[in-house]
Amino acid sequence: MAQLQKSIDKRTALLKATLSLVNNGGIQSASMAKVAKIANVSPATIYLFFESKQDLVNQLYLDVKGSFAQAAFSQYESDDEVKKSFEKVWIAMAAFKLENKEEASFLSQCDNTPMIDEETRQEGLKYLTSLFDLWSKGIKEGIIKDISPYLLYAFSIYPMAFLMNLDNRSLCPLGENVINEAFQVAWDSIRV
Amino acid sequence: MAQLQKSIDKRTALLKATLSLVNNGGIQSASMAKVAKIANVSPATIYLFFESKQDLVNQLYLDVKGSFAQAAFSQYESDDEVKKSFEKVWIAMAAFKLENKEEASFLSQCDNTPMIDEETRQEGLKYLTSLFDLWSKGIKEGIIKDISPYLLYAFSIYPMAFLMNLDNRSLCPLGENVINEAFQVAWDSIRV
Amino acid sequence: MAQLQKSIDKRTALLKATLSLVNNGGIQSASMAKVAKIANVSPATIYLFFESKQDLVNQLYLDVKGSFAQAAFSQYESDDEVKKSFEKVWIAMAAFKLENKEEASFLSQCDNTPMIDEETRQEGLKYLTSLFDLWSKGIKEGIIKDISPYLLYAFSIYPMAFLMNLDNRSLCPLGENVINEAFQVAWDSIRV
Amino acid sequence: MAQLQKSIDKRTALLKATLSLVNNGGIQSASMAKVAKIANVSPATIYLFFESKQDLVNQLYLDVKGSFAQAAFSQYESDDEVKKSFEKVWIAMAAFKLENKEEASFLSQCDNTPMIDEETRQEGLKYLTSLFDLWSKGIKEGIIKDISPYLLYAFSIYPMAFLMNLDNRSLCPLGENVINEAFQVAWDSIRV
DNA sequence: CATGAATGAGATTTCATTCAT
DNA sequence: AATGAATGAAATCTCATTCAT
Repeated sequence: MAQLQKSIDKRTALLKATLSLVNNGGIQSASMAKVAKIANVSPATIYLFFESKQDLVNQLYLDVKGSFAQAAFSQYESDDEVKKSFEKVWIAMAAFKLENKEEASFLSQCDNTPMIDEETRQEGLKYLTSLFDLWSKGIKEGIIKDISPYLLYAFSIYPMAFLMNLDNRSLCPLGENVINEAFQVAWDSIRV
Repeated sequence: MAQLQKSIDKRTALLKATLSLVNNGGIQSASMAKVAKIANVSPATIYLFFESKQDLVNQLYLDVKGSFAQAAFSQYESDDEVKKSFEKVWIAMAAFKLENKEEASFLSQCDNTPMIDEETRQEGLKYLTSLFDLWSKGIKEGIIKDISPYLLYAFSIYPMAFLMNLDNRSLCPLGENVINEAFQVAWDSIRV
Repeated sequence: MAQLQKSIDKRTALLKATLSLVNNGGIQSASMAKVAKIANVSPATIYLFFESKQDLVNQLYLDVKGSFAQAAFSQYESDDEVKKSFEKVWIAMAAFKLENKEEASFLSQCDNTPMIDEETRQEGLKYLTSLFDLWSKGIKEGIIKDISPYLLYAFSIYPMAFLMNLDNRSLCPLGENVINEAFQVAWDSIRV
Repeated sequence: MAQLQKSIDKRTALLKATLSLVNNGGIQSASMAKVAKIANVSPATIYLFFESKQDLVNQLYLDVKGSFAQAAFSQYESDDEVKKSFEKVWIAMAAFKLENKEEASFLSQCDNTPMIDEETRQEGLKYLTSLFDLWSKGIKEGIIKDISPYLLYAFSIYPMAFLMNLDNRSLCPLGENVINEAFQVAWDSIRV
């Protein structure tokens, strides 16, 4: 048990170290040696948990995407009406991103990079099933535009990455009011 | 004269080689040796045109961003009404991205990566001045939401990167009708 | 334990390889690749022991200077009278240089080159403290000229480098009698 | 004529550029490109005057050594008595080194380096013929120790390099009194 | 005579990964 | 299970030299 816990801790430390390094200088600056040093293990130890650097990054992606999804849908109740549900999810996503800037920044960086395997990326998409279902329902009810969910995603969710980026670069700090404005824009874009 | 042309050609070939390599495997896989080989020059020759790898990538970014901006605003006429103008620009941007997939994909990849110098990134922003002016005008006329231009950008322009990505991965091919739908969504998001 | 010994052996082999290469063609001809090959390790292995080529050369300098100093002062006894002491040290120095030609030649080469960090050079000077003390004593006793120790060094010790050089180039082989003559000259230069 | 002069000027500029670069960072930092830039010519032009980098350095050595010798013996009159002559030469040498620090420093650096061809080094020795003759005469007169001129050189002339070095590194600034002290030491070392 | 452009070879250094212990 | 040592391969960049003009 204690042994298992130590193992988990090490894995976590390695993921965390990778996250921080990738955020600060891109994947190229996250060398296995640096990751190992920050996580306080030997480079060789990494390979007990991950098959390769690619695997390490992939697993990190899934890990972070999982946390993100969990946060996003934690308040979600299927009884709520569509707009309310969407708002809950959207706001929860924004909150997660503001509270976990490293994770958020990492996910943004993954979006358009060959950093992550296509396969793993697909895997990550599954976390959004609930959202897609919600949109389906909204479309049936005539509340949401009857267009590809990818479009809905592109215009209502994806922009958050850009906002986070601005916030990080201090170009447009995200206070509560900006968040609310942004939600309004998101909703206007997809509602009928 | 012929000499100058040869120089320009070589520079262009180098930029093109870099573009293609970065697109296919990220900045890390675009080694100077590979770039040189594809451009049919010696590695040393690269340094006649670019100070360093970082400089090469920065210049490529500005180059591509410049082409993009030029295409975006080529039809732009300040006499048009705001919505018409915005539509022209938006459609021109989409067209550019569809016709120059490599360039588009590269710009997306640059968005959230430490690949590009902050300074160079700022430089790249200048190309969008006209768009920001247009929004200003729209806000004054009460046609466009009175919010930060960054938000307007995030929800009406930035999503294109995601769409391009989908198209590239064959997840949502962009035909004319999808483009039109997407424009409608973009406009709904920022209009009052 | 065996591991530690192997480490030490490798470091030594690297230093030795560097010594030999620098002697034969100057610092520029002692490439890391050549050093590695001669020491029978991979180039990457060098960096387990030395931070950089500069560090490698600096450490070699200190190493050799240390050996030299140890040899020089091994017979030194503070009870001896000044001239006797000086003679012991001088002769020991000459003997070291004759028995360790590579080391001697390397030290000469370091003398007036930007090869070695100023800081490291200062560090190397410390090895001569005993000699400076001896001169101090001699000056107080009125036996040695009351001038800067740097001058004393320049005229009584530094010339050995030139002699070594001659010997190496077979221009003036150093037999015992020449050594004795030379010592006489050295002593005449600094004695009152 | 004007053409010839321009040629000579270029050669001089190249030598000067090399001198300065070698002094500041050793031979390795004097790249042909840098030399060319400082001398305001194209890299290719260097090869109109010098066969190779080695040749450039060799010629510089002979050039500087020549200037040094000329200065050293400019006051020399064969009628003077030996000590007077030696003093004149020694002081003239010191003066040259103080007034032409770059040249002096360069010569020091050449002393124990494989920087200069053995052949060229031999060539440089010829400049000292007069001095060797003077010593011959002194030995015959019983004024100077009857030992190899190499030894005489090592202890009375060679130390100047060390002094210059100290001066450059501000460890022992050479004023007139230090120079006079030093001459006394030099003379004591070789006189009977 | 003079050059700017071009380069192959090679410099230093880093990296992902392995393996004996 | 865990590691520190070791490395081959490759990365970025520099250099002495050449050659068409």
